[in-house]
Amino acid sequence: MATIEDVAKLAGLSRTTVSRVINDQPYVTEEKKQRILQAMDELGYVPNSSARRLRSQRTDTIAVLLPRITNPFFANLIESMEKKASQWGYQVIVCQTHDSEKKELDYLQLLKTKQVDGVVMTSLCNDWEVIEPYLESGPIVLCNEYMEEMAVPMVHMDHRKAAYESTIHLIDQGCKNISYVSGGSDTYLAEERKTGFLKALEERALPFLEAASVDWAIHVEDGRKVFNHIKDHHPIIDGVFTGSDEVAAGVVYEAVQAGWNVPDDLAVVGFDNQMLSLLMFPSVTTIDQPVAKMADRTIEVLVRQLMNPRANKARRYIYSHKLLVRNSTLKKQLVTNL
Amino acid sequence: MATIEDVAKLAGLSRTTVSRVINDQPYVTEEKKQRILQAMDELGYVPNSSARRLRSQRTDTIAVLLPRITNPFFANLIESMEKKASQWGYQVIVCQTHDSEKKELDYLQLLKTKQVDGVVMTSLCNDWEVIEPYLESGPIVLCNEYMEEMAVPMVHMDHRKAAYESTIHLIDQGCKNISYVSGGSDTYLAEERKTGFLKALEERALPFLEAASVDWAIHVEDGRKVFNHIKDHHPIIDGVFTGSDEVAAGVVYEAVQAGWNVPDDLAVVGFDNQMLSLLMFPSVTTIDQPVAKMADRTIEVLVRQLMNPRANKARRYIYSHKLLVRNSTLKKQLVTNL
DNA sequence: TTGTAGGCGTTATCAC
DNA sequence: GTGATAACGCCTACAA
Repeated sequence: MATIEDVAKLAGLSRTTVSRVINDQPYVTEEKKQRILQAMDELGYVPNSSARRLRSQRTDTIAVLLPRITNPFFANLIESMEKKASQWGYQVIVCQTHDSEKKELDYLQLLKTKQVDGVVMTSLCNDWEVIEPYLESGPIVLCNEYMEEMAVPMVHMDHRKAAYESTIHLIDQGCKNISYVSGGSDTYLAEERKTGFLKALEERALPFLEAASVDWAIHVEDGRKVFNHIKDHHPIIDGVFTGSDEVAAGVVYEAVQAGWNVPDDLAVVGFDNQMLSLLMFPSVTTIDQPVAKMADRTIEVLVRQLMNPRANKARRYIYSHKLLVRNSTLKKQLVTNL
Repeated sequence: MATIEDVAKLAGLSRTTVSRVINDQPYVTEEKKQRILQAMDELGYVPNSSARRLRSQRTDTIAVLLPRITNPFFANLIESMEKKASQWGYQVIVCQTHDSEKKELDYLQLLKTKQVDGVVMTSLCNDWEVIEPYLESGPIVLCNEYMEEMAVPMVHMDHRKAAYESTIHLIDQGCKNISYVSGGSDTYLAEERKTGFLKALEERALPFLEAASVDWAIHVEDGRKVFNHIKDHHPIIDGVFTGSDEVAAGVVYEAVQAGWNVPDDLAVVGFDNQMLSLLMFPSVTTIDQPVAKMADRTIEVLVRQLMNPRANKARRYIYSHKLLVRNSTLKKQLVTNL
């Protein structure tokens, strides 16, 4: 492997001059520059990135923590973040926590060990007190996940409002017995959604049917189980709120299989506007998040903080959702599949 | 940021001894070891990974190149690879090429610049002649994508056979005019599929309807366009072969919307057995790939080569698929939605 | 405009 | 068992 020294020798110049050429710095005669470029070419020289990192104390790399990349919401987030980051000259590394507190901390270690310059967290497993100390090692930006009053930038939607709206929509469609189906994480975000859901019930003077609710549903499979649970134990349920299009799809699928009429027997709302929700039959009402915008903003905020470490650390960027009404909730009306 | 030197000073010992403790090497008295561990703890010391990398010439990192992470097939692949790699103490970095030759080469640069120890390629944009030289910088393993006779390990399915089988299945169901819908990449893999498709037609003495075929379909949206194309210009088509569940889903969706009967008017097969294909109505016949097995094997082969650079470089690992027959192809028969 | 030299934090080698 | 010391490859004052 050729080093800068080899190039310098071959070109008959010093390491310094070669380094200047590598880094596009001024004060190099065009002629010598050419000589060096040729030497680099001849030797197939490429700068060793570990050495550069060690020397410059920068990695030009950002870690993005997320639960699992197979969740299309996070896949889309990464997709956009990576695009944006590369525009700024940053690499993105994908870190799947699989909802494990330990893994989350392991990945935050990347910040300490200087393998990355900054971190984006899209979910939170550990308590904030545990995470906060890592801020000493580099900036962290929250995207999607959020909390009250923290000294880090946060980019997110108002999940309370989103949940409120879709619940109101269910009620408007005539649902009286709504089951609340969630994934069981006890994050602030989950809490927000539940708050919004409960607020809607309260406003319309409907009871919260805790027994008929579920807090362990994450995947399509779980959604199917949820439906069977409802059918067998709580057939009174006529509406389902879920925090995930996958789960909603599972519920709808199984309900249809069982001969239930969706939405007339059971109306279902999802979350995230994944392709799936549109393609299901019937198509599933859901909440559209401005994923690309949030991703872009997140990277922008992080990069800005990387460039200017004493930037305002506490700003919040709140994006608005869109309730997409589809056939899984349009009761007793003649509609075309959107 | 504390360095090894700081720890050494605080413990009243030398860097060497500290280094020994860090790396679990013998020849350190238990007592001094404890002193050092305490010092590390006190200073919040963590080894600087750039320095280690520079010194050891290893990164313990593997790059996985793929077209786009939003494609569930690749997301699943990454999911498994990461799990396996971490068991071996390797990190995985996800590199999206977006089918760009330039990006693919940019990422292969990681190998040259020593940012990663090895590379997995799951798709191929550039010609092999362009990629081959990078082998000098470190091992490359192909997963999913493959070619004839190359000096790198390859882990993949027999796509020719898979395509052959699903085409035969279409024909067995009574299809006489089958449209071949692909994504237009001219990789060996795509060629293999087409070969299998053509072989089936030939065996059953059916013509290849080139005019009614399409080579630009990748996403759900494309699938919808494909259907409309067929409806408007080639209504004679009664079967569609696609190399992607997304495209198949788009075709099925649009066909149902247009009032066609799937499968009786139009039978459709997909590829990859994504959740989508099961949940669609009607559910979509598809090819199941042993994703996790291929991913595991790929990482194993790569790691083995990393540990023993002169291992057999040319081995092939071929996995078998499974044709999952579902309702999108079961013509004129009474079946339940699987 | 170019070169010299020191150090980023670690580990391997070799003495003691 | 332990500790100097010399790299790993690069960048950057500072000198020339």
